[in-house]
Amino acid sequence: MRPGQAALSRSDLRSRYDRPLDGPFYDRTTTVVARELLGAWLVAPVGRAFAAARIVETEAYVATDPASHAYRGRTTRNASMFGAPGTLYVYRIHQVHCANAVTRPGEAVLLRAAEPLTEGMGNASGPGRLARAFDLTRSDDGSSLTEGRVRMVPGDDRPARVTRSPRIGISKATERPLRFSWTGHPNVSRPRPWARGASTA
DNA sequence: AGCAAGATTAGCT
DNA sequence: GCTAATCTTGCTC
Repeated sequence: MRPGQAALSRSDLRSRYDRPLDGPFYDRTTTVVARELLGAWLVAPVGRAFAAARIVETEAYVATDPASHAYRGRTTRNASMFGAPGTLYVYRIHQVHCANAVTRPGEAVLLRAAEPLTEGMGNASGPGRLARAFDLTRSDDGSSLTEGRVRMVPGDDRPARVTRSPRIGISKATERPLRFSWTGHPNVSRPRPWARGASTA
C-alpha cells in the first residue's frame, strides 16, 4: 500500500488485525526483529474503523546495553521489558510517550517512525509522534501486540535497502549502530541517516 | 522526602 | 542549532 493506491477497506484491515505477527516472530535476536519490523503495519481500532501505519524506523535496545532502560535490572517502570516476546513496553519521557516491542527478556525494539496508511492519522515520524498517533500511553504498557488493542501485522512490502546507523537521543553507547531505517523513506525521522556516515545494507 | 536525569518535541534565533 | 516545557521514575539522604 503506497500513497496513491486505493484506500484500505475496513474489512481488509480487520482481516489483517485478526492475523497479527505471533510470539515466535519476536522471540529472536533483537537486532533481527528491529530490521524485520521495517515494513510491518501497526493497526488499531478507532471508533468503527481502523488506523494503520507502516513501520519505517526502529532502534534495538539489547542486554549489556548502557542505553537500555533494562540495563540495571527490573524496576516498576521497565517491568514489561521482561514480559513475553511481543509485549508492548510504553514509557513516558518529558511530555510524550514512546512505544517498544519486547523481544527477549530485557530487550526491546523502539518504534521510531511510521508512514500513516489511513485517513485522519497524525504525523508518526518520531517515537513520540508515533505513540500519539495510536494514542499509546502508560495504560497500554504491558499489553500484547498479538492480541491487545494495538497490534503489529505483516506488511505488503519490504524496504529495498535498510540503513543502519547510531541511535538517536541517547547519551550512552552512542556509537553502536542499532538504528534501522527504510532507506530513502520520507517518513523516517530526522536526522535522516542515509546521507552520510551510515551503512546501507 | 528531595532531586537529578531523561530512548522528545515544538518553537524561536 | 538551542532551549524550554513538564513530570515520572529511581536513587540517595
